Amino acid sequence: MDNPAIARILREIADLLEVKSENPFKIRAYRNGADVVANHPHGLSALDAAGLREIPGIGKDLAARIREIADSGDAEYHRELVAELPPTVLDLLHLPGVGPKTVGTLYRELGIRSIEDLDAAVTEGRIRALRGTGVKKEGQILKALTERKRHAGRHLLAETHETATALVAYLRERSPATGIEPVGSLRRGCETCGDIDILACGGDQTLVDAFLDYGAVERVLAHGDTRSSVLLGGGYQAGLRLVAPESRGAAMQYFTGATPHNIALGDRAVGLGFTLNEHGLHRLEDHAVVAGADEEGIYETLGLAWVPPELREGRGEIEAAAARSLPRLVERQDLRGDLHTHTTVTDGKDDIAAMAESAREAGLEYIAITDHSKALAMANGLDERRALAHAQQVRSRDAEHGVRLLAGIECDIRLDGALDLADDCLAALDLVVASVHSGFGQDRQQMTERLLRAIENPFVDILGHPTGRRLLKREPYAFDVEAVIEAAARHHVALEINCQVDRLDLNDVDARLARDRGVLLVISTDAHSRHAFGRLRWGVVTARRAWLRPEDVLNTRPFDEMRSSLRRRRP
DNA sequence: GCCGTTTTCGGCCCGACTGTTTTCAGTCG
Repeated sequence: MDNPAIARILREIADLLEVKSENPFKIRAYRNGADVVANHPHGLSALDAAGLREIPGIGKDLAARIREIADSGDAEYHRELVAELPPTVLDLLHLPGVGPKTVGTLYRELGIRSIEDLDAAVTEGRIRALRGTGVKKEGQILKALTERKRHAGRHLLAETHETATALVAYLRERSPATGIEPVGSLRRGCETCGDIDILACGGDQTLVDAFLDYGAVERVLAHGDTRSSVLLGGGYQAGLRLVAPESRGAAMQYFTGATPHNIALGDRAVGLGFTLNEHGLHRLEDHAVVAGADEEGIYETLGLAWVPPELREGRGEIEAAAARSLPRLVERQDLRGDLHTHTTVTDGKDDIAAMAESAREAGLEYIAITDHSKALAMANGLDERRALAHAQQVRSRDAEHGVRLLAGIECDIRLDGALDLADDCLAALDLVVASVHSGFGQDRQQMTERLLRAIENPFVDILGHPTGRRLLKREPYAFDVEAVIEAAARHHVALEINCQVDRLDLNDVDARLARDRGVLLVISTDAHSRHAFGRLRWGVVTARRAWLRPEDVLNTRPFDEMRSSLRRRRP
């Protein structure tokens, strides 16, 4: 058993205990234990109970459970809980507005064990009859169920990548001579992905057999000579397609481009006397193959520069490729810093030193420590006094770990758009990220005015996760995106592309619009632990999909240049 | 359930909002 698998069971124990309304601190202990296990750098199944107990957050009981899971694949305690409460009820927890108490009530009172049960109960009007729920709650649940159906079968980019990478590594090991590449939405870096599409160039039936034989396969959906697809654990659908080597580029192109891109490319081919399909680019008059072995050849023959996969959405990239004016897209290596991170002083898992050290290892030159402000009480948010004391701590460690530090804050934007900390406190800090963490239900006008007021505050440097969305979970709050972008441009406030894998907020479309209107973007991790710097890559992918160049992104700049552009608004 | 101890028990992450109440329970961040 690897760490993530052990962590999953611990987390499920925590969720089940929560539905049972057990001691909240016990629940937290399991949840924390799961985090510790998931983030531990070494495989924990190699440790004995005594070794496990030396890890902070793991005590006598958790050490025993981890040992048991590592040895047998499960824990008796977990099995007992599952016998009491079907684990499918935990799916209900993911619905916004439905928490552990509601799940417990739904199960006990109405015997609801799954999303499907809940759907039926809502339709039959049985929910509103429950004590403590009424018409509004019913409407909320109905909306959540509808949203969920819309998201069915989709997965976060980062998680899809992880699943696909494991599968591709397995296939490459089985068939080292075959070119095996993921294509489709994953290659384009879409924020969520449906299927995992994999091309195998030069592979044969033994590779297909290996694919069908892959450990995570739950069901074979189709099995043909050149194309097979399976359902993987976790609800992923994966397809493998065998391609002749001479068609590799054509297939890569065909199965990567979004439909509008492929249509535009096909039209262009016809206009130039060719036809384009997954096998190659052919001359119309005699069907001779003119390109197909590599993507560059296809684009070049069509008079186009090679188009980076992230841009193949049919959003003007063909025209730009024809005019040789595709942007030099930002890359991970261009990033010199991270302007949104947390520490143990609020709800982070690691202290200033550990964060700085990890940032250096990730190749960063600077980071801003931006812990929460007091409105986020649950995160132990900082009031003015603590914020200033923390800033002093941060500054005292500046450059100590080979990384420059900025003493910042992630300051809550209150319901009326006022900032959570006094101006003189904000003025004493190096960097202010302003974010919404409450009152998501405000109407469009209220929320727009709220954000505009925050942007007008002269101490605000960056608007954090500007739309508040959680991918596959929560829609963005209602507000006038264009008005906020215009205001950000006017007041020189940068907009964040938050790298949390379920945020990627701003998204590609809005970030591109912002750049076009003269707004600077920032790619930040919003790290709550030292392990989070790796997810910068997902922010970079989003930025690339937004056509951003290095100069459009604030944190590609050297430290001094970045700093001087921050402070220009201050009175 | 973990931790720390002044060691075997008490503290641990709180406050606002929403919807359902009509004095509060549940959810969220």
